[in-house]
Amino acid sequence: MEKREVIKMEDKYTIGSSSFSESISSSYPFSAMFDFCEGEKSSLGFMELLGVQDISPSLFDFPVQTTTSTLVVPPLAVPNPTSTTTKESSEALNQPATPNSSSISSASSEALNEEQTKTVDQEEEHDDQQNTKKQLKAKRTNQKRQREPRFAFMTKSEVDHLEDGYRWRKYGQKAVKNSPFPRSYYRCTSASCNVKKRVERSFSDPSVVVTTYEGQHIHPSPLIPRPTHAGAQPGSTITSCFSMPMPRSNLSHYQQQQQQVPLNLGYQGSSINLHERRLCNPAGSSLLADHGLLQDIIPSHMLKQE
DNA sequence: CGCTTTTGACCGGCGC
DNA sequence: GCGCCGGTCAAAAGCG
Repeated sequence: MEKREVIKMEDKYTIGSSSFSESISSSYPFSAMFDFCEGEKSSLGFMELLGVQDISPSLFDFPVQTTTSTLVVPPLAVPNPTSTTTKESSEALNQPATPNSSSISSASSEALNEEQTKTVDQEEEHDDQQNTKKQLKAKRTNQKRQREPRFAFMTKSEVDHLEDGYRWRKYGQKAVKNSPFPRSYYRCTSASCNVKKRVERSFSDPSVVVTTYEGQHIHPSPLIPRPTHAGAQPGSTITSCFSMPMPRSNLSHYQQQQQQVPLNLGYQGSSINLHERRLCNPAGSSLLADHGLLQDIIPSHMLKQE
């Protein structure tokens, strides 16, 4: 029997004067999960945390530190005032006026390669292409690429891309040096949301998936409606803020991906799988919807704040 | 048809 | 300056 393990969290970034670990917790439930389980792992006994040394240093180019964030956090859909929105808007301004401009240009450049004689129109198009490239270059050089706050966690899983409640679009894949496993790059599909994530398998332990998030979502999860009860207000409880939304329609697929691993939840005294727990959870639908994976790992009484 | 994935090209940063 | 590497772009292909 394999456990679904969230093995490690790391985050050590600072946004302005506030600790990044505090702000990132609102978007990434695993942060809270780690906080909880680090202190409670001995008593819970269902989560195994690996030490920092178990992660190849080459995997991360940012400091590694166990989060010490508090669990009072802002609501999910709060734009990060320091970076995300400003960066997005500035990039949007530099985008070509029409989405087709680049493809038109490239098509014309191919034509230029084939034909020795250039028409005036073609030259203009070629100039457009060069201008576009210049703009792109200027965009990249002017604003020295500002790194979004990032954190990573490791999950023991059969599948690389773990369902986390958000929709992602893959925009790249690269071979990782000294690793047989490629690294995939994903971007949040939501408009104006600049969150990215990298997914790669640990070459030291192929069963471990390393997911690195960059940035913060500025919108709620699109895959599951989030109840707007009072708990979703700023400074609210863990119950409302930390969730790993799991669409019920995807649950069976997800369970397949996760080998339908039963979770041994000591507080319930028996091993039951995710689906059964959701169906049998007496706490009601709002709790079901709100906790997602988190509720599968953290006992409900721990999720409630006095 | 719209969205996602694939994949080669390209770019910037960095070390030598 | 050069080469390597990580990250991103974007056209083409794939898919429902």
